[in-house]
Amino acid sequence: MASPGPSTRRIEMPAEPTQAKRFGKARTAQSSALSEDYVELISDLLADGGEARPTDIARRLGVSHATAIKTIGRLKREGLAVAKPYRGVFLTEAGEKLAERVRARHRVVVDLLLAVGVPAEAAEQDAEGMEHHVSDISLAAFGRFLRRKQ
Amino acid sequence: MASPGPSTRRIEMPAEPTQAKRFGKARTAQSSALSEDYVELISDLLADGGEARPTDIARRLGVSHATAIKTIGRLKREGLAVAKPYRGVFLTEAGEKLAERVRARHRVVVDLLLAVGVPAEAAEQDAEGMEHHVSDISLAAFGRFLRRKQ
DNA sequence: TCCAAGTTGTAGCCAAGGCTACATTCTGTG
DNA sequence: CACAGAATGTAGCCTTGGCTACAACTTGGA
Repeated sequence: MASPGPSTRRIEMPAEPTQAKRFGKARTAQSSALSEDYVELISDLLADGGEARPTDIARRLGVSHATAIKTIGRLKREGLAVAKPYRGVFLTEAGEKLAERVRARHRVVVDLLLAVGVPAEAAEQDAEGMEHHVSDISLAAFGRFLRRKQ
Repeated sequence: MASPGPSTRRIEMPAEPTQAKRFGKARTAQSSALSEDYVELISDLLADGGEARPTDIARRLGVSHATAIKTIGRLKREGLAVAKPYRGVFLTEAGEKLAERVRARHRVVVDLLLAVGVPAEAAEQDAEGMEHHVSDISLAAFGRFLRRKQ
């Protein structure tokens, strides 16, 4: 099990409020992750084929079309996307800007992983989840690191 | 908005099933993240003060005690923790083993961030969210990279 | 000793993000 | 030009991870 007696080994722990804030931020990041994924995907589909249809989005995300449509509704409420029934999904100015930021961050994260020796497939896979937790500060550091390495 | 006409610029997109699998895995990783955070924290509290009380756990995570207790119940169902009413929380063999793995991974991720130039506070913050998405393959690569740099 | 205050546990609510099942609308082809 | 099949949309359900409010238990100090 685990140390039953009084504390033997000691461990460095962050102060309580510090730690709470960290976990809180991680939770927040998680809740914006979905919007970010959708917006980036929609932007890619638009750029790639000129249209983003709910069914394509659903298939790409590995999710039922009903789920995709529900989430697209949320994007509309958040002012990131627009869509008229049966007419495909498009991004607002804000949505396109977010997509651009997300895409750039994705690229940097993948590049960083590759630069430290992660194989390509794993880099793409892990970046998908990690990117949502990379702060601007870290992102900037990644950029500097990559430029330094050429 | 976004390219209204037929596709002008083209973008490299992964094959549909590949992309779906990536997003799916990212979703899966997310659902184990909570257990991992709890188990690591419980292990730290046990090592640090000899006991892990629900209220402490809740405060550390920045969450209500009711939420913490509910989640501890899940850990029990998953065979990661044991707890008798009013007697604090302990980890099973499996829980302790998971905690150890999670802690090690956390350390490596923070070290990697530091090594590429992320300032300490941001490294701790970002690692909190990122770590749950780092595959064993990437983890190994991180380790090699860190050793190479000394 | 005993009781007030803190801790722990329970109940019930909510929103998010999944799903299936069914209804509606489009559209390409015979 | 009609209609079958695909795409889209809607309804309703489930689980998870939050919350507040209240109830029950423990325990240190007066």
